[in-house]
Amino acid sequence: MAQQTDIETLKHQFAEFLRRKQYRNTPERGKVLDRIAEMDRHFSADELYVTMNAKGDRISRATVYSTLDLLTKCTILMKHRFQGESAHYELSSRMPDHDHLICVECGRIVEFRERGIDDIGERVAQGLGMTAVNHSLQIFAVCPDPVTCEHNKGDEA
Amino acid sequence: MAQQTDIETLKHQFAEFLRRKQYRNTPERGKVLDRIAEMDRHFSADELYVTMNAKGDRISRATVYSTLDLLTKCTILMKHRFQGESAHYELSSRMPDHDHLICVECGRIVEFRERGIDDIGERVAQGLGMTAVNHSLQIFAVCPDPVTCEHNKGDEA
DNA sequence: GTTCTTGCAAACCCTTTGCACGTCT
DNA sequence: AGACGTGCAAAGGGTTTGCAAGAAC
Repeated sequence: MAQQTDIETLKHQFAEFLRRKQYRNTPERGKVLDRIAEMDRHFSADELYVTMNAKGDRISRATVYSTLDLLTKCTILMKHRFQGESAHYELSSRMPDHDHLICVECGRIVEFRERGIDDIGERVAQGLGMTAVNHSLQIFAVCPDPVTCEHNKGDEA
Repeated sequence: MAQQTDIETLKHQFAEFLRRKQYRNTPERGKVLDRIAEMDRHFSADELYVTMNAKGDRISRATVYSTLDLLTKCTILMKHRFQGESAHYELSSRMPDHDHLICVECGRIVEFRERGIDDIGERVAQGLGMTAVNHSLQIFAVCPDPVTCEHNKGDEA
């Protein structure tokens, strides 16, 4: 729906990657991508595993982890590591080039989009003779007043 | 040596934080900060634990973890979560506002400094009625030619 | 004296791995 | 047929926790 890239394009991209790398195109791998496309938000490997089994897919954690890894390698997925949490994934095409602001008080995560960050990445990479693939920017911030931050953990600096 | 902020200033800042928060100023907490100041590089909690015990400090992992947490809360330390690795820490004052470029082929991490990233953070935070504390930007990049990347894991997309 | 901190070991969570069975090519 | 992928459960590594003893206030 709010999808920039439709599922067919993604499936084709994934199939092409698998073929090129001589990985096998199994129904499990296809199903994982289908379910991810239905989610349209951040998710952890375990959330996906639970969701899939709840929807009737019979799939193991091992396969979920391994497929997420493949999808990340071919840049269909973006993998995030927020502080203290397990790895979270999302479709790169869902909201291209967005980043995250994290409240250090309550842990709330706000997505935002800001031009120019990718340009910085490309400039830096080129300076090292490399090519930028993508980036992850996390801005840590606080509410001006603890009261404003309703989920305050009582740990503010 | 290449220190922007000397150890006495940091110790004072930490003591002040502890007092204000009504945490106790213990010799273990002071020692952790001392040893970190001596390292002047990224380190993991376990590396610090091993280093300290090797140098004759008797300290437990639990105390190391808990002190790192306090030092991160008062922004003396910056905590990084690189892909697939355990948390790494470094003094915020060691190299202010620097970021990291990570080779997705070999995992090599290059530190760089680029003006303007903090400004972006402040602008975004202010737009949300918040105050930026710091940020973490990771740029993922590849070598143009696999051969260039000597530590290539053989997994390139 | 009370409350917080430490140290130790066990528990915990997320992720990876070994192996037997199944399946893609 | 052969190599690779899957599922299961167990192992693994990093981090947190419960509890008794000790230290800061």
